[in-house]
Amino acid sequence: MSKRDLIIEKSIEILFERSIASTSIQDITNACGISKGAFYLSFKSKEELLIAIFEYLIQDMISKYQELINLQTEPKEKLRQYFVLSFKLFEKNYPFISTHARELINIVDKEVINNIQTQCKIADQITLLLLKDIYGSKIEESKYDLSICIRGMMKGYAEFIVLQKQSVDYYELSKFLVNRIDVLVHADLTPLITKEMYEQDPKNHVLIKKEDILDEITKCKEQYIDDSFITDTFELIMEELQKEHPRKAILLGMSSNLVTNNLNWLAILLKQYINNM
Amino acid sequence: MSKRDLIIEKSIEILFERSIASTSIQDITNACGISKGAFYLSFKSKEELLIAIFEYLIQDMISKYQELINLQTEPKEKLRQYFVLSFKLFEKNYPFISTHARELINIVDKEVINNIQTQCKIADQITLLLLKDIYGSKIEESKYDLSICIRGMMKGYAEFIVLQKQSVDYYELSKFLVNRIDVLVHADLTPLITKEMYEQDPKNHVLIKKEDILDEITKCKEQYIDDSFITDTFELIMEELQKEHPRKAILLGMSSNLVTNNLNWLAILLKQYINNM
DNA sequence: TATAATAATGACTAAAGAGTCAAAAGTCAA
DNA sequence: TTGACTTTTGACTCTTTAGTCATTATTATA
Repeated sequence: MSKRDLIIEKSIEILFERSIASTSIQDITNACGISKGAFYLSFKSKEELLIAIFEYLIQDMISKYQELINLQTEPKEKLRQYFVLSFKLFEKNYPFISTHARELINIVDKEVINNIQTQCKIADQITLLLLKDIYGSKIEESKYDLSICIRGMMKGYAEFIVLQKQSVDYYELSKFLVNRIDVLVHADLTPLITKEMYEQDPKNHVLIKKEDILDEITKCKEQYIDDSFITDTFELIMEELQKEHPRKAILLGMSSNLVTNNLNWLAILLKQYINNM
Repeated sequence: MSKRDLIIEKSIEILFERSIASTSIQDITNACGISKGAFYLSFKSKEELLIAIFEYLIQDMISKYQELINLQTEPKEKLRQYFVLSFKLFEKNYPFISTHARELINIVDKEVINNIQTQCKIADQITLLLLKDIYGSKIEESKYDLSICIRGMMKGYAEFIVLQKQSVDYYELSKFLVNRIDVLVHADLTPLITKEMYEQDPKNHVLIKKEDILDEITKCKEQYIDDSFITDTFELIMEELQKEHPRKAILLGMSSNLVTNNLNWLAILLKQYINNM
């Protein structure tokens, strides 16, 4: 492990139960077994460490959700797996993020904060996607309320588990939650949160840029170097995106190519991009 | 307003968006327009201020919930009012408590923390009480799950409202939540959280002491000085509680006297005490 | 008005922590 | 083994802040 990562991980450990301001660099370097000077070889300042920690946690979260999305599983089972993963992430990352978010706001500049917030919304985006896979157009109107309630219930149980130090079987809990959602969906209540209300905040309406897709392809490419079908698909997408007026037909076709090869995450990015074209 | 209260209120304002450690006494006294010395006339230390702030917020919360409980309203409407109040309190007090709770733990000693945590559980206790009033024994088994889900959904919406700076009609939202709860109750799902799990943490099982009831009576007494029925009831409760073996019959009878006079809060304390006798 | 009592001030002390840098320790090719 | 190089160290500086206390301002009382 690099010294940088060591510092990040030890800091997360320490900051789990202390505030940023009340934790000195000395505390951190003591925990790492390194000197104060060594810290400043990896990080320019305390501020830089904080940003790095947030990026580290968010990256961890996103990559795990990506893996989940790329699994080939029946939609409801995927929702259950999503809950299980979310509970694990809540346990590991959420206390840190929620406790220190406010403090971070005072330390680092607005653009960094905005970036972090947008990335944090990824979990909600995924909730919406999974719900759509299961219930289709039936929940078109009520999906925002559902997403809020689901996230709330998840947090409710997560908090209960953490505070009571209860060991609850996450899979059982997830099955239970899926049942509750079923009940709520079939009750078909008049929704309260409309699309307009939900998307008023641009952070809830992630805008995928050309570069995001190209980056993602570059990341995946190597893995599929021997599969000419996939490399061709990648090639076609890249070509089409370079054009001034990319054709929806090509991109959508390629996106279903991706889905059949379990590159769901990339497919989602592409679909989002098409929607906003 | 006393200087002490001025300092507490200004501190809450400032600490809404800063951490405790990064806020100096000087910052606080500047905001109050007083000198540093004046601060130390009201508080022995920064630590004492923090404890005072938490006590202030919790007292505010409890007294408002008490008022609500003492209202004479149809149970479902009371649940709606409970939601409206909770949303207001979330908006006002919750961000402070959740952000600074962890930091407080490092500063003040365990006993103080424990005390604060127990008082914070009051909202959950009230949820359970109100649910019992509406649905009776039907939810005996599932009430713990319901309470967790309800709290979660409330928090979900509260967070949405705060983050999006949306102005949502709290009463409409509360009606919506009550409908959702109806749906969940009537679906009659197998519960996940059992009484044993819930009460494992003694904080979820508030033990009312003789003194709590006597204190509460002393507080109410003055208000009812002209009503001989109520003063007699008070007198009888106090007499009975002083005995080595207070008789349940008397106490339960007096508790229903209290309910008929809208002294619901005191009645609840008394019933809880009887239950644990 | 004069005096005593109380309240408020802010310069001061001592402690702690962020960030620096000259010197020490370690590495490795010749 | 040497010595040119990199990495690591921790004592040091400078800043900030909790808490004190001699002094000043205000109020109450005679």
